[in-house]
Amino acid sequence: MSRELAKTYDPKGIEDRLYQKWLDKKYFRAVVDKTKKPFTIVIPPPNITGQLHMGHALDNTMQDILIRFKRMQGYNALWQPGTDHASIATEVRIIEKLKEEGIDKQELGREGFLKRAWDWKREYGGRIIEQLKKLGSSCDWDRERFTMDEGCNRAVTEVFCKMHEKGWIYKGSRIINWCPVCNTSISDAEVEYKEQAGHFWHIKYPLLEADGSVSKTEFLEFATTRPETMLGDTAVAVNPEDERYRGLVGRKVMLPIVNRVIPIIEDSYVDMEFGTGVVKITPAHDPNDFEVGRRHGLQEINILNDDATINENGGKYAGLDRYEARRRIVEELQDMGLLVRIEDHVHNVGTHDRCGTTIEPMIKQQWFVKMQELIKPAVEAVKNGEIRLVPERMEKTYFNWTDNIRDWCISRQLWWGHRIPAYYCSDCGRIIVAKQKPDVCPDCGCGSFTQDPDTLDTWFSSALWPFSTLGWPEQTEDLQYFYPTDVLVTGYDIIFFWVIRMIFSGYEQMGERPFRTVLFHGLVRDSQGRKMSKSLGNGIDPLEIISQYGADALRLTLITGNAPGNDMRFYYERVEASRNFANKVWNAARFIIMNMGEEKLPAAQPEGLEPVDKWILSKFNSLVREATENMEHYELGIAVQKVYDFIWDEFCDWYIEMVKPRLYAGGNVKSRLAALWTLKNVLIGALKLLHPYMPFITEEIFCNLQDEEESIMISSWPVYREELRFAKEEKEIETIKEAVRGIRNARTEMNVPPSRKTKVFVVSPSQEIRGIFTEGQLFFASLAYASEVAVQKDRTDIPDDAVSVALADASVYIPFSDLVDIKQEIERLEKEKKRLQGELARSHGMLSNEKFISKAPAAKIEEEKEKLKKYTLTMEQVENRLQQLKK
RNA sequence: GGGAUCUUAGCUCAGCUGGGAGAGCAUCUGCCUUACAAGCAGAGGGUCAUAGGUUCGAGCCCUAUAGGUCCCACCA
Repeated sequence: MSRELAKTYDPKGIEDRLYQKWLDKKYFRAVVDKTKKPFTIVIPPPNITGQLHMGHALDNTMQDILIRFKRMQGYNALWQPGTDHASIATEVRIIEKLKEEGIDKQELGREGFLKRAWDWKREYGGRIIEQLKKLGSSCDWDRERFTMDEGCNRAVTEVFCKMHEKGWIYKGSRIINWCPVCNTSISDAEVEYKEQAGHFWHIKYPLLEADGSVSKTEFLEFATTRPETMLGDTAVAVNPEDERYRGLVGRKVMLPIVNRVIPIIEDSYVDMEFGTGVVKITPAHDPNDFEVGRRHGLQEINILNDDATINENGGKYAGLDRYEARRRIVEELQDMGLLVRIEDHVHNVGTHDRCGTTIEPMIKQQWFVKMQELIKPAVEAVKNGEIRLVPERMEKTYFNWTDNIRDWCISRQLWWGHRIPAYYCSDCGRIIVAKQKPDVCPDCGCGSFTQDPDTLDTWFSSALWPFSTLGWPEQTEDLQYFYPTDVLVTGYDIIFFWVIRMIFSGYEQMGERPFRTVLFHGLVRDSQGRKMSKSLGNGIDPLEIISQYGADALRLTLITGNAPGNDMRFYYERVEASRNFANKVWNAARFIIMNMGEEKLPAAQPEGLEPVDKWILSKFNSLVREATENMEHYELGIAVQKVYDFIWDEFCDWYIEMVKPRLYAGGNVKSRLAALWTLKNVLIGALKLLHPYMPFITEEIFCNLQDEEESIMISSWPVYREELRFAKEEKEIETIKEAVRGIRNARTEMNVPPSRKTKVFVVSPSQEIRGIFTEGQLFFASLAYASEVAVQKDRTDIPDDAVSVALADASVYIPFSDLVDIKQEIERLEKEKKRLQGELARSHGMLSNEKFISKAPAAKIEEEKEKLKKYTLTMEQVENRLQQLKK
């Protein structure tokens, strides 16, 4: 085996080639195999309108990490991919495009429009899938689904009919949120409240006298932020406890402009403390007023058309836009002397989260899902831990929503989506909900039906995603094997839209949770912490990053230093750091491959491993345990940080350096082989731990480093092995490292140039310590600029003007007769002494504290005693040396 | 109004069940040492927001305060 690797790692070309290989080899494919345990993730389906953004990149990187990890652990890992029709988002985009072509949606008609929509889906639906592949996503693409494909359609119809039969889906006339621009109802979750500067218009309505005439002196004053809604007022309300208005209840007021006589009613909804304690009641255009109206049997007068212009109920204002009407009504009231004053007022206005339009509450016939009962198992599941939210704090957000849940308005006045399976008899108007258009009306025997024109909220179908993608409503083998899924990875921003709805749907339809764990991530923000958005133009395109730095670098950047549920900032310096790490790994491999040459290394652990080999094996062994544990707890950032540190610090900076002399010509063949074997095997192991995070580079190296296995992604995940724990060797090498660091440190402080090699003396009364240094003396030449090393029992032959390094039970001396300033050396040692004094004081304090001794765990006390011993010994060395120098 | 969360090195952030403060970047010094200058060796830099409390011991737990971010509600 002889290969040449480029000096720097260049992901270009490599990534696409490897991805193609994985596809060709069908590594992503997951089919039912009862001999293996399944591990399933369903992708949060991206919109077909979408382009890959950083949020997708993060979301899918996390999923890919988990899937690759589990696959390597031997699970039958299925990552179920697909896309979402995204009803309103897509429809809006298509309308825009049509507009550019000068085509009106209505003119085109439903059928023509849907044809265009499917064209759109064919054209763009695959785009984001291709982009996900660039990221390295190991989805089982043979299973790709779409929320409006045949199977999902069937699932939607099935659920709708079942729930309707159960009475949990109903049609009703209720107040809903209406978007006058998109011309559709929307759910509560889609309303976004935004602060807006507005006004409080203080207005008064005249009371009626007993004889029915309009009083010239008596008025009821109140304030409103939407004066135009007065056109639909059907009452004025006060609090029943309010002394001020005691006498007025039962009397009437004259609604100006429209000249309607309306009653004064009492309702505890009115807050006496707020304003004048009087509220105008517009049941048709305010959710609270709606409730009041229903309680008191008030008339509901709709004053708005669907486009938010005033309708015929607004009399002379009919046809005007809501804001124009507002302006003119205020004017007219002022002319009538009924406008008391105008006050500036900042308030929250409900807007449509898609288009930003101010929504109008309106009473309309819509379809709703009754939530009361449906939500119960979903609440229970999180409460009793059957479904775990990571991080745990998301539970509060979750319960906040479930505790205040209202019925879900699921009908939309849109065309792109699942059409509601409700049919109206043309003769008698009877509603029949059925999977197919009925033949005959059971009431009137008529055979003519029209289907409800509305479609369903896009989240209705995504709520079924975890099981609809596995074949439901058929009881497929896939469904039985892969359901419930294991982890759902998503952003906390769609917990209400999607997560909760999947959970209650899973329990209702499957009788089982849809997933065991929900792993949340945060938002990817720009370098200044702002949300990435089109309008700000601060979005960073992940594909650009991939082409510039590679998918591995992007993935690592998104995962490092990030905890579940936390937002993160994205900037180029971080990507560069990741890219640098990739290059570091690349070069470590290059080094090993260069040194292996044509040699065939033994597969099994060879004889003659040296302490340093055992040290790195032992370190790696611990890493395996820790990193695996972190990953199992979804601490991906911590896990990869540990792998990163191991590879860069321990493996590259220490192990490779320590082993170099053994690799060069003229050495001991057996020792060289042991080193090479260890280098190769530890690197391969580390690559495996790294593979979920950086799939491409690890695969490329893996295939260059060995011939036995064809891919790292189907190789086995390393496991901790007790026989690879070498405590003694670990201690030995750590001692050497400490000495080397001490020497380097002292040299730098004394300004000794690297070119100057010196003799190094190690003095220790302990035979064991002397043994360690004797065995490790070669390291000092390559790592600590030593020309020769003398290990001895006492200070014989050591010149006075030597720099010294104090260790626990040894001192290291580096003589530099002409360079060392004794005064400077004393200062250096005094500094060290001070540091040790601090440590000793702390340690002494703890150990002489009776309460610590009696209450702290024994292991902790033992640990502290060890430290004290070490500090005491080191201090002795420092003090001895100081005494010598001061003589 | 209710709730969540954050405040740790110049910047961006880790810090898992409480047990001697970490990383990356930036800064400074010295090195082109035959894997890597996208590198190597070192250095400086933190009253862990503030004030109390619990504890043998607090960055971590509790209370309050200040400031930031976010979610929910929407008093018209």
